[in-house]
Amino acid sequence: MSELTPVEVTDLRPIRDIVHEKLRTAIMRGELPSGERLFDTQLAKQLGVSRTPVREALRMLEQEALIVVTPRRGTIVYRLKQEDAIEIYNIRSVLEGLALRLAAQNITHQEIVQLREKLEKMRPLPENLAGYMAVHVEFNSIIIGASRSPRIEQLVASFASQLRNLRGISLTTPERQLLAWKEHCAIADAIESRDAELAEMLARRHVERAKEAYLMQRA
Amino acid sequence: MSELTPVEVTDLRPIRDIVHEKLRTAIMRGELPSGERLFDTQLAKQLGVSRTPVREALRMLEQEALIVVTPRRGTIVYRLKQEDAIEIYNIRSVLEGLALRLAAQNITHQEIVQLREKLEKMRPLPENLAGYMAVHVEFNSIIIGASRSPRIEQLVASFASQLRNLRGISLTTPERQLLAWKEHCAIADAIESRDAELAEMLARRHVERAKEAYLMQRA
DNA sequence: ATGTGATATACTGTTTGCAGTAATTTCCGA
DNA sequence: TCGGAAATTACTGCAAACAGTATATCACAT
Repeated sequence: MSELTPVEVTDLRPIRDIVHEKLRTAIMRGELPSGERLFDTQLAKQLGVSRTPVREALRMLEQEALIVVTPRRGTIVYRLKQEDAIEIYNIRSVLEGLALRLAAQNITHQEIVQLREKLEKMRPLPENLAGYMAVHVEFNSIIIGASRSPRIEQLVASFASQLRNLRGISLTTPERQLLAWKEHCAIADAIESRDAELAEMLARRHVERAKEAYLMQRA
Repeated sequence: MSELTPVEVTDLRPIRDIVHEKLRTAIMRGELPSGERLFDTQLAKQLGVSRTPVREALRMLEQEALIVVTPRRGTIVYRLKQEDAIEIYNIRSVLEGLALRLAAQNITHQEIVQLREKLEKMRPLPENLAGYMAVHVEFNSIIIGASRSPRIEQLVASFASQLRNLRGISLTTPERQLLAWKEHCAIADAIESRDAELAEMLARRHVERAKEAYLMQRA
């Protein structure tokens, strides 16, 4: 009787959540480009639902700063400016630093093994950008998850995704990509040796480099 | 359920925003205690509006993690656990560190003068907790504002407010209060001398101390 | 008394409709 | 042809009604 876990009442998710997710990914993929005006009535028609769940989804997106709502005027997809990108990189830098400091303390041996596997997978993909990015995402989520801090996880995911639809993501040159890989190796080493301070420092520097690479491209 | 006064339709802000703010402050003040169930129909009646704006407000609060919504089940005010508090302190630590690093770079001379004024105001309030806290909030908002980073500002405000309704906020003992004051002086000095690294370090240590003081109280 | 099933109630999720305001178009005069 | 006022359109904000499901109540059997 003691160890019965509650059932997952996923049932059918409310329409508002489905709409929220749909719009969210559409925005991040750039299918709804920056500056695009959104009409709840139009979205409702397109999605085949009524306006209410659409409006509730818009409230969520508004809270995530993915859209900007001007009362009685309308709603547009937020247009990320360079200063926004800098801000986000700054925040990611310290948050991922924190995440890695905690991860170095909390990561399990098994997770370290997984980490090494991902690293090996990434090594032979010097040119295959898409493949590299996919593994990279897995690598990151293992580490961030090892921080055992859902709030950090959520924040990092949120901010990282906001940059996703930014044109010109860092890993353009092979040199940069190799450098990034080496940085990841160093981070894995630091975590494995439980050096929290070093892991934090490396993570911060890593994001800082990504920021600079981004700024280079549009200088 | 406590006393929620009906909304005044100012015509300027949408009702949903008024409701959002009302609920938000009610939660933070503890008037809507942790674990309290919220019924949109009931809230709508109390506030004298329809369910629609209430529900939109709930979606915003949900996104802020102030409430927890279980679809088809109901809504409760999120009950902050100790691990949540630790998480929030950790995040505040690095975010305020970042804020102060930026502030040291961007603060104006005039803002430094204001900072000094606030510090002087805080000095003669060794026992007047309420007064001290009020000035303290102003002091902080000047510094955080000087980071010139709206996202950081919003995040810090959000996380700080989540801790507000936590029982036993740090400054209980006079010694702790004096220590905090000295820490603030050191921070102001660091900012004034434009030492970004030092300011960041001090800010992080400051929040770290607050965390430890909080943990002490419930040990 | 206790557990089980049926009924009733209450709340959430969604749709629909109505009011008000901003935007757009149309039409008129210069 | 252009500017501006009036009319029209279209969208947002809010309310209320409707549908379905979870919860509570109660009757009844054991």
